Amino acid sequence: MTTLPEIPDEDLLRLDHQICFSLHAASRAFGGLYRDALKDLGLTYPQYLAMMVLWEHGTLPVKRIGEHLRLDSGTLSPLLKRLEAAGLVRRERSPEDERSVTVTPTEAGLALREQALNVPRRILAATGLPLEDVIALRTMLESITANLDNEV
Amino acid sequence: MTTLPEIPDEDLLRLDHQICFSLHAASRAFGGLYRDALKDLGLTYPQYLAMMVLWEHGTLPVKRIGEHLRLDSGTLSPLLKRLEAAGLVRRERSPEDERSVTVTPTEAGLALREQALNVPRRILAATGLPLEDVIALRTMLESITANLDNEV
DNA sequence: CACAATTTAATTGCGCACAACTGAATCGCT
DNA sequence: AGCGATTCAGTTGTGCGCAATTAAATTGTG
Repeated sequence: MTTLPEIPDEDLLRLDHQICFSLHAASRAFGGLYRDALKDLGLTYPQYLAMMVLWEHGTLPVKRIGEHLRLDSGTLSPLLKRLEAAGLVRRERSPEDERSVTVTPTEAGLALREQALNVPRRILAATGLPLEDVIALRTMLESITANLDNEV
Repeated sequence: MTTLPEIPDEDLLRLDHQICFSLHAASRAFGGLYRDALKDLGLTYPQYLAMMVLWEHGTLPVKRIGEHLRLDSGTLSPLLKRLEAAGLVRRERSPEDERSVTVTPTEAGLALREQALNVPRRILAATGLPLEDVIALRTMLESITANLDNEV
């Protein structure tokens, strides 16, 4: 609130362009870096994020994975099918609630975590920023995301 | 360089997850906000970015637009076709270099800029961050993107 | 208990991002 | 001038993200 109302629309339009584009571009630049780093693991970046959640929490219903990743079943269903086809997870309907599908990492899925351990150091190094800056960035981004989600 | 090599792989994996996911999520959260704000203009967020470039620079070849947006023809060709179909731009092969296609905003495309002027203030307000923080964020993101692009 | 409302995954359709490739025009080198 | 290398836009194929819809199971309410 009170975002300096004296700035002209023209300048704000340009600033908006710069900020939102920079976020868009940074996100895609990271994606490209991950694409390379994850090629050996046979994972895409979103698949890697999903495996991360499963490595941390073990078996989870699709719904919970979606909450962690801020994704709905429209995105997750095909993604998890691909992970299943790759032999990294098992998907099975929950016995106590037949609506729910639980996802569990397989042996191969768990083993993949070992190969993933050396990925982050490469990525963080490539940012060219000191660790504390990167952590500050994360904090700011999380704050923005929380605000934007509540805004709707 | 010198990114505190004493941090264990395990923690780094978790940190990596948090940082890169937060970037991914923030980018998508912005996208969602723009989707709403741009619905009246009939533009998607990437289309809005392309129009921004054209509003600022006037006529440009596809190549130059791609440099500004960090996008290749595989993404831009269909996107610009849609803008053309919407009557917002004209696309014509350059007479002096038949390989190149120049893109020019039409009257309707230029007029759309007026409607876009009030979009950024809404977006920036929704971030819930003071302007100087948002500008600092932009600077950090640009620095990261530049580093990541050079890394490859 | 019956039945409407809600929850959960999955599917469909559209647009974007990117890799790999094609085809045409231009450039550069000899 | 000739011709291989490069540049540029476009196309194809794959995967992601999201809105809208569908189908089935569960919950809540009268």
